[in-house]
Order: sequence, then structure tokens, then C-alpha cells
Amino acid sequence: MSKGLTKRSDDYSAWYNELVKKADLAENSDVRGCMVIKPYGFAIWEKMQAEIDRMFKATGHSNAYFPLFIPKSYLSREADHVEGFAKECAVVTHYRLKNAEDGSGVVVDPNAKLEEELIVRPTSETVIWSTYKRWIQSYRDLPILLNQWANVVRWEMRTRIFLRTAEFLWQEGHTAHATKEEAVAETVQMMNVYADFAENYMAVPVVKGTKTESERFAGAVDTYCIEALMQDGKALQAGTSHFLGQNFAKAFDVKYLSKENKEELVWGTSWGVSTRLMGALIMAHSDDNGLVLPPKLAPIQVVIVPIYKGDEQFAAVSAEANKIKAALEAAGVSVKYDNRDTYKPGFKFADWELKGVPVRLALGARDLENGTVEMARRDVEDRKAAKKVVQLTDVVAEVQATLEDMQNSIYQKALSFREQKTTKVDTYEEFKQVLDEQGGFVLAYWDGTPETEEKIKEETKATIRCIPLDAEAEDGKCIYSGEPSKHRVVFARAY
RNA sequence: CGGGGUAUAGCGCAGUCCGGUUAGCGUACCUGCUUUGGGAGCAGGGGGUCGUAGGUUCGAAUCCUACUACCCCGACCA
Repeated sequence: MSKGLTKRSDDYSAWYNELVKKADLAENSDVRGCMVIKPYGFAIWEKMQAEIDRMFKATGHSNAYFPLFIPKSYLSREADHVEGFAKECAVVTHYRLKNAEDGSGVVVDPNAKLEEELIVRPTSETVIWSTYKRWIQSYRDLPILLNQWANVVRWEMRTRIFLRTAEFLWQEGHTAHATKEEAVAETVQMMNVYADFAENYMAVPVVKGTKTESERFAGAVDTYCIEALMQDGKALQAGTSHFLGQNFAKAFDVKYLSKENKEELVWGTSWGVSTRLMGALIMAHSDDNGLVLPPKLAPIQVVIVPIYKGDEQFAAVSAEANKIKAALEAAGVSVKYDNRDTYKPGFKFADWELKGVPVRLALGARDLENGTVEMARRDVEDRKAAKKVVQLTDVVAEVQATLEDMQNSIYQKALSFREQKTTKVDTYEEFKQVLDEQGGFVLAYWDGTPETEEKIKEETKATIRCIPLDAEAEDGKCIYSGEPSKHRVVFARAY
């Protein structure tokens, strides 16, 4: 643990990378583009998983598991899908190694070539729909509402820990329905589940919307998404939910007999969020002292740091600290008593701040005399202002109230940041100026053509993040072409 | 795939131009003592095929050649 974190204002990107490593969340592995998620980082992911999983089950979904490998031919069954993923697929060509003749180690055994190569899944639509074909004959077999927690591989050119890694963890929901209406409703429902999770657990406000044709998922008819704004003014796609129409049903010949004894193609959806959410969580709230975690997702909600001179004081402080710990745990709060004798209090303060523990209680001889404890909340960056002395008798109530208030106030802070960084513009000049000077979401009219979208992207590096669902219908002119436009879309530079 | 760069202790780096005792610094690690209300101090200690393979030389981290890996910029990125 070394001192000091690069300040966000000096180099946001360096700040992020250092924070991820110093807070013990994850590190780069020996395999290019792949990360090792460390216990503390994984504990946060597990908290996220648990909540999302609960939400899926509450909306009628079940978990299942499909294979890591996909026969190469499956991928090409859906034309847009293969087009979108072909360039970033890892391919398994052989199934055996042998000792090298020169003794230099093992080499691929050329005699063990696979008849058909296997793709390491970049996403599982194809294996799953080839399975659904066997499972679905009648309208009585529908709907199928499944989710799987899995790892996927996308061989990205440039990777960034949590935000874009070659291998990542995610969940992918895959549902099959008898009607279009039902499938669309499912797609929208899952987008809303994601938005609910982002806002009420991660404390990250999001914009809900649909993707333009060029940003749409490969093989989807429509892609719904939630878009979040990071502290450096760049957008991050936090989750997507796709209405697949009958595209995969056609590709894999998945049909059912309706009540009227008519053969119909099945309608599909797929939706996912990944370990990228960890990146969103880190970048949305953290400060120059380290990570700031919303209480609902913090693996440790309260840390107690003892301050003492000599064994006698240590014993007395520990006795009181353990009482506080027990009382808080009885109230459903997760607590760590940091009784390491090998580090000094100042080190521990800095260390737990770096790790984003929401509330810290410091307990020393002085407190024992006064019947008090010093409480510090992590969401206040100024270290003095974050502290408050509370009576021991009130500690459980104070902590609970503070945790609740923090969850709220972190969200409000992120929300007002986003509002402040959301700008309506009406000219291309203004558009470019806002992007360069303050970034954020820029609301502007667009003529609806991929050509204009592409030109704007080339010239400004800004993309259309989404066509917001709550956009008011108002007539305007496209900032680029001047053609008529019915409503504003959200532009931003993005991760 | 194009352009640029790097490779020396767990991590971060100096030394390389101009070859020459035992390869050094910060941090981390280990031991001891003193410390403990904001990242402790002192003393001692362990840790290196100097990316790999050749070559030049009495002598190579340093010069030459080839290779490999990684990083940055570009292209690419549901």
C-alpha cells in the first residue's frame, strides 16, 4: 500500500487505474486484456449479483447454464450477428498438446485438429436458440424466461480494467415468447430492472432509451439501454436489453404451434449487464481519497478502528468495540473491527478510505472516558467535515441513519452532477464547444440518418448514446444537416 | 496492421550515450527496539539468469544482430 492517489483533475484515467489497484479491487493478469478480480472487488460484484439475481427471480426468471464453446457454424446462422462479433472471437482449433521434440516444452499436437472449430462465446444467443429449437413445439412451452451467469470473451483491441476486458463476467437473459407484444414488454421490463438497480443500489442515475441502428446489438431489432455519466463527463453504457424480433427464431428454425394450430416463429429477447458495472460504480462516486461505495453495495459498511497505548488500553477499547460491533450486526449492519496491531490508526484511516467503507468509527481511551465514539462518513471528501462525535448509546441509530442518508446523498450528488452536465444545443458550433469545454450529455436534434451520425462521430468523437424514452416531441432541425427532426437525442463521448 | 516507445528485485525507477571493482535508489518485505487521535522513527537484514538467443571484446546491463513480450498513438470496439 503506497501513499497518494493521482488526483482526478490531474489525470482522470491514471486516477482510475491506480484506484482499482490500490483499493484491492482487481489487477491486470499475465494474459493480455484479462483481469484478476481480487477478493475485495469480487465481494462488491457478489453484492451486485445477489441483488440483480433477486430482481430477476422476482420477475419470473430462472437461472440455467449453457456451454462456453459454440460451434463455428452456429455463429454464422444470423448474418448481422456474425458480422458484429466475428472480428473479436477467440477460436479453439485443437484439443491436445504434446511434448516438443526439442524438449522446449509443449506444443499443439497437429494431429488433434478439431473437425469444426469452436468459438469461445462472445455472447450466447446462438447456443441458446439452437437449444430452444428442441425445447419449443407448442404455445404451451412458452414463454421461456432464462438467465445465465457466465464469463464471455471478446478479443478487444484495447482493454481497460472492468470497463472493457477481453474476458468478463456477466449475466445474459434469453427469453422466448409467443407474441411480439410480450417480447417487447419483456425487453422494456428488463431495461427497467437495470435502471432500478443502477439508481437504487448503485446510486447511479441513468438515462433510459433506445439505440440508433448503427449502435444496435448485432442481430437485434431494437436495443434498449441505460446510459450513465461519469465524473470526467464521458458516458458509459451500463446495461442493454434487446428485442430480437424473430431473427434468431428464423436463424435456428424455432417455431411453435399456436392454439389455432398454426405454425409461428418465436419472438425473442436478450439482456445483460457485466463487470463493467464495477467500473461505473467506481467512476461515478469515488474521490481523490479513494473509493466511495454506496452503503447497499459495500461489503463492509462500518469499520471500527481502535486507538490505544499499551495492552491494557487495547483490551479496554476492544471490549467496547466488540460490543458496538455486536449491536450493529444485530441491526443488520456489516461491521469490521480492525484490530491489527501492526498498523497505526492513521494508516488504517487512509486504507479504509481508499477502500470506500461508508462509515468509520474511531474509538480510543478518550472516548471510553466520555462515553463517545468518533464517526466519519466516507461521502464527505473533506476529512474534518466528515467527522462527528456521537454518544455510545446512540451509535446504532446514528450509523443506521447515516448509512441511509449516504445512499441517498450519493445518488443526489451524482444526479445533480449529471443535470449540470446535460446541455441542450441547437447549432453544431455550440455542440462542439460544449463537448470540448465541459463534456457530458448533449441534447441535440438529429435527422435520423446513419450518415449524419457517422459524420458527427468522425468529426467530434461523440456518439448518439440513445434516443431517450422520455423525449418530448418537439420539432427542430438537425444540428448537422439542417433537416427536420422530431426530437432531441443524447450525444456524448463515451467509454 | 501502420507510427512511436519500453523491458534491470514484488511494484516503481536510475545506471546504457562514453564497456571496467561487490548493479544502485524509492517503496514493499523480514528482525529488533521505541511508537499508536491522520499514511511512524531508528538500526540491521533478505531478495537480481539486467526480456530471450547469438555475436564483438581480456571484460557486456552497457556495443552489434535477430527474436519475443508489453505499453502509448492511430485503425477497430454489442
